[in-house]
Amino acid sequence: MATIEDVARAAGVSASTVSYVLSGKRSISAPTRRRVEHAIAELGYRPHAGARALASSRTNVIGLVAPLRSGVDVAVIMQFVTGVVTRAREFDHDVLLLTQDDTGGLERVAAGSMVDAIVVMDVEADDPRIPTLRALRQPTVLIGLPREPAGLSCVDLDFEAVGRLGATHLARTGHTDVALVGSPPEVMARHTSYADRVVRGFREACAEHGLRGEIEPCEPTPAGARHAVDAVLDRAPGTTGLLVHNERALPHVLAHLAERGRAVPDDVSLVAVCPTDVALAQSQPLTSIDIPAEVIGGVAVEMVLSRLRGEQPAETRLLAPVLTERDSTAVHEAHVSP
DNA sequence: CGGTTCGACTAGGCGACATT
DNA sequence: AATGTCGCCTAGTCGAACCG
Repeated sequence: MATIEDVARAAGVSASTVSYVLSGKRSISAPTRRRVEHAIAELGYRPHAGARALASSRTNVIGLVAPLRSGVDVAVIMQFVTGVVTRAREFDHDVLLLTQDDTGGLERVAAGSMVDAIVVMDVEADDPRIPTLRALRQPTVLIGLPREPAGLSCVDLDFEAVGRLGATHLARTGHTDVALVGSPPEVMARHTSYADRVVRGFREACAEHGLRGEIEPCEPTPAGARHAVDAVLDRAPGTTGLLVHNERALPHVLAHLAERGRAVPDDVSLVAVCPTDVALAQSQPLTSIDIPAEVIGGVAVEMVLSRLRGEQPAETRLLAPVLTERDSTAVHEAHVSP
């Protein structure tokens, strides 16, 4: 294996010059740079990551804690992961993936200086990992919003605004009886931050617009969707507007509405909260509030690296939701007077 | 061990001013 | 007017300290 000394010797310069060619941190004359680059190519030189970490106290690795467990949608998780990895590569960093179930993994990786910074996904309102994260010497960014975010950097879609936007859109289009078909019961019970916030925003907007607003958790299965839709329609048969925040249940909700003879959008308007590609992949293109997972993952990396450079104090960034109208919503005209 | 970083050194360019 | 030289600045490079 060629070392930086071998490259320096071949190029007729010192090791530090090779280092500066590689990092670009100081200017190097064009002829010298060419000789060094030629030697690097000739020898097939790759810097030794361990030695580099030793000298610079930087690993150029970001730790990512991802929730690969029941009740979460792996496809959506992967969109976040893609956003994180892609953006990290743009900043010349690699990503070390940790799963949520790997208790102690966070401390092991952080205390062992295996990573420069950490991104944590799927944060709960009172996440038990938060004291640990606060104590780490590496900067941390949470994807999600804990109840007490002071001192921590957080980024997320503004899910409270999502709940509000969904209900408000239905109110504005004439619906008075609406329902939120939400996350799976276990996600709700865990007080996963985003699920709570959607519910809160939805309730607020219903109160503000005088809507009757049912809230029903939903298992992401055909039976779960059937059960949730039935529960809503049993309690509130006049429901004409649905906000569905559960993308695996989406196709089953649509199917069961059809089974019950409720046409979308003529009888029931449906607003989905999901990534755009999911909204477009259903039996009809759905009006949706996008979950820009890749964007959020990318923003998390930017935030954590800027904190690493000491540029940014801890901050919370909530991305404003955007609703796109498609074929699953219509103006409700039940109360039009003759 | 194999890197990175910082301070120091050198060469060369440039303007101001003095000398021929 | 042409030439010399002084001081200062910058770009490019190196050596040594340092990392656990």
